[in-house]
This record gives sequence, C-alpha cells and structure tokens, in this order.
Amino acid sequence: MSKQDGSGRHVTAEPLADTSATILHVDMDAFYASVELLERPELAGKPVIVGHRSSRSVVTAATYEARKYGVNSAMPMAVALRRCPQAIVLEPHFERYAHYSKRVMTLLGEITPMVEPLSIDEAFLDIAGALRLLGTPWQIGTRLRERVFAQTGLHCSVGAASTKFVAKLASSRAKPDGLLVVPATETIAFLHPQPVTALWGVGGKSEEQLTRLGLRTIGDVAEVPLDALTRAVGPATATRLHELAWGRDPRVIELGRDEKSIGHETTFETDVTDAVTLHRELLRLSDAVGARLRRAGVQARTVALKLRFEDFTTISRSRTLGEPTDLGKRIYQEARSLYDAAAQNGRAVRLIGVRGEGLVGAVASLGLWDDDEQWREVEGTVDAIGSRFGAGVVRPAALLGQAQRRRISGGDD
DNA sequence: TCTGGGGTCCTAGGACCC
DNA sequence: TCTGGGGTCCTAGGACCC
Repeated sequence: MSKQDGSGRHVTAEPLADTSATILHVDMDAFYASVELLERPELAGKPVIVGHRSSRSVVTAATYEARKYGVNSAMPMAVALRRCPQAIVLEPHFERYAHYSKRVMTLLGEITPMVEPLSIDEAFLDIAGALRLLGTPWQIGTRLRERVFAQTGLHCSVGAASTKFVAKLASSRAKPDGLLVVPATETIAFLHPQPVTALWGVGGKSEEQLTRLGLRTIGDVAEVPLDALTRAVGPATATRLHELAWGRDPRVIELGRDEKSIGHETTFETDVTDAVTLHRELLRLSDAVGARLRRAGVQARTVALKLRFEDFTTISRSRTLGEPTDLGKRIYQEARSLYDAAAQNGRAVRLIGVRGEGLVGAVASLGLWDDDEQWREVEGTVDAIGSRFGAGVVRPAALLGQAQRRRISGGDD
C-alpha cells in the first residue's frame, strides 16, 4: 500500500510500479464547501458549514476545519452550531456545484472514456486500457489530481484498486487530498482490519445486527459462517457483505446508467394541518416533477406520494397509471387523490413529497444533456438513425428522437 | 441534538396468470 | 378436495448513500 498526501509523501515505494489496481475512485474533498471557498478565498482555513440557517435544516457540507469540532454532513444545524459556534454558515448554491461537477467529469473523460459518475462529486474510472499510454495507476492518479486542481482549484482524493469497493475505500482512506494504491495482492491485508461500517451498505442498523453477532471488523465478517450472517441481515445483504469482505466485487464500470425515478419533497418550517396549503405544495411539487421529466425526455408510469407526520412517522402511497405521463397536471391529479385517501384527519404534516417512478423512455445520464453542444451531437445522431418512438419499450434511437422533438418544439418546461 | 433532499436497492405480501 | 408452483407486477416500508 502506498499513500501520497498533499505534500507528496510516500509510505512505500512498491505500489508505484503496480498495474493491478486498474479501477480508480475519484472523490472531491468537502466538495460543496470547497466550491464556496473558491468565491470566498478569505475564508480558507476557517470552519465553514454549507447549509440553510433555518430551524429544521441540516449540515449539507463542512470544511475539514469544521469537522475537527465534530461537525458532519446530515447533522442538524443546531447541533453543529453548538459544537462549533464560530463556524461561518454559507447558503448552498447547487447550480454552482453542478457546474464544477461537469468540469471535473469532463477532465476525467479526457483520461479515459470509461468514466462512471457515481454522484455529483464522485466517479469510478476503468484505466485498464489506458495503462500502456499513460503509465501506472499511481502515475495516472497523480496526474489526474494535479490536473483537477490546476483546472478548477479543487482538491480530490483518489483510490486505486482492482475492484470498485476497495477503490472507494482507498479514496476515503486517502482523504483529504491524497492518493492510495492498493495492489491486488494487498487487498485482504488492507480490508480486514477495517470496521464493519466501512462495508458498502452497512449503516447504523446493520452495524447493530453485526455487533450482536460479535462482528467488529471486515475480517470478522469474512470469517463468520454465511448462514449466521443471513439470519442477521437477510440473504441478499449477507451474500454481498461476505463477498465484499473477501475483496470480491464483480461490478464493472457502467457507462450511462438510466435514472429510475425523479422526485421532489419539502419539509415545512412548521408542521402544516391546513389542507389548502398542502394541496398548493402538492401542485408545486407535481409541476416541478413534470418539468424535470419533460426536460429529461422521460415519462413516469407510477406516481408516488410521501408524507411525514409531526412524530416523524412516514408513509408512502403510490399508483401505477394506465398511461405514463410527464405532465404536472396529471401527476398532481394522482398525487392529490393519493393524499386525500391517506390524509389522517388533520394530523400535522412535516414533510410532503411527490415522485415519478418507473420511468420509460430513459435517456442515459440525464445530467449530460444540458448544454447546447451536446444537443447538437444528439441531433446529428438522430439524423443518422432516424427518429421514431412509440408506446411500450422504447429503444435508444427512439429516445433520441423523442428528446429532439421536444427540444425543437420548445416543449420542454 | 432532533433529525434535508436527492436518490437506489431490498424485502415481503398479495394479485394474477399459466 | 380442502389446495401446486413458478413467474411477474404492484404496493408499502425501510436501510442506506451522498
């Protein structure tokens, strides 16, 4: 194993030559907070929290200086400010983050086309085909980090390994601003001492179950009989955890994954009992969902409603439509009907949400179709393959046609 | 201390079909 | 006669991730 931090320090020399770690996980450091600091350089080195100042908000992101005080993302803002009263709180600017995300993903795409964005600030790269041209995983990771910083002013951490899971673990170990290469031969030694919570898919609840079995480390999970594990966490999770604990992870880099649902939800500043207010919010959310569906060139087969009451109990109701839709009005009609059936005689509502599920006509990687240059590319492609689409299972060629038609007719939003 | 908003995936029961 | 078995779709709830 070998780590390089911001100062270029190496722990061992041997991984420099390793070529088995062909999956890279790139993770931006304190992404939202770092983007904000680009605009406010005078705040560098200070504890900064990104999030709303409202009473029910949580921390969206925090700089490492704030994290030293025990501030973490998803923590209630009130708690964070109690732990770090001198923290500077900045309002989030999601468009800005999306912009920088796109720039970073573009840079990654210049290294290899085998890029799988995982979230706004993370991606997997398969560099197996790039080794001959660009050097070892170590060299590629180093160059990548330098390039991202030079072009955006943002730091990222990179993990390299022979599987996705280990690469992701490696990047989190490399943080902040580091690079960690885990050669295939060192996978088990790297994995087994780590706590069970490092396993992908193990959160608070599963940790509790595993602790009950006396399992504290990934090594413990590797050694426990599978049926004991199955009783604790169910068959699917048990099998997956057991495989991961032995460094086995068959997942490959997937290009252009299709979205499965699009939704919006609101938590009210204070709980709402007034039906008119709830209906109005339902309409706003439905319109927003419809607009995003149309923009993405997809339709939803199912409309889902989510309600959270004052005591935090949460229910969901959903209905599959006769015909898929991308219209706010139709979504509202269904959401309203679900709400009217589910509303519990004036019980105060804390959160209300609407989601379109079972998307049909999915264009791969919705986020990538935002700028005009790529639209021209799509339109060129459509000319070549012809535009046709219809009901039922929609094929990629047809999708491009649908997306193009909406664009040309100005039908989006 | 009191819990956001965007998602994905898994489980389990029931309907329905052959 | 007292109840098959596999497959798929739908719905509700919950864990988890960033």
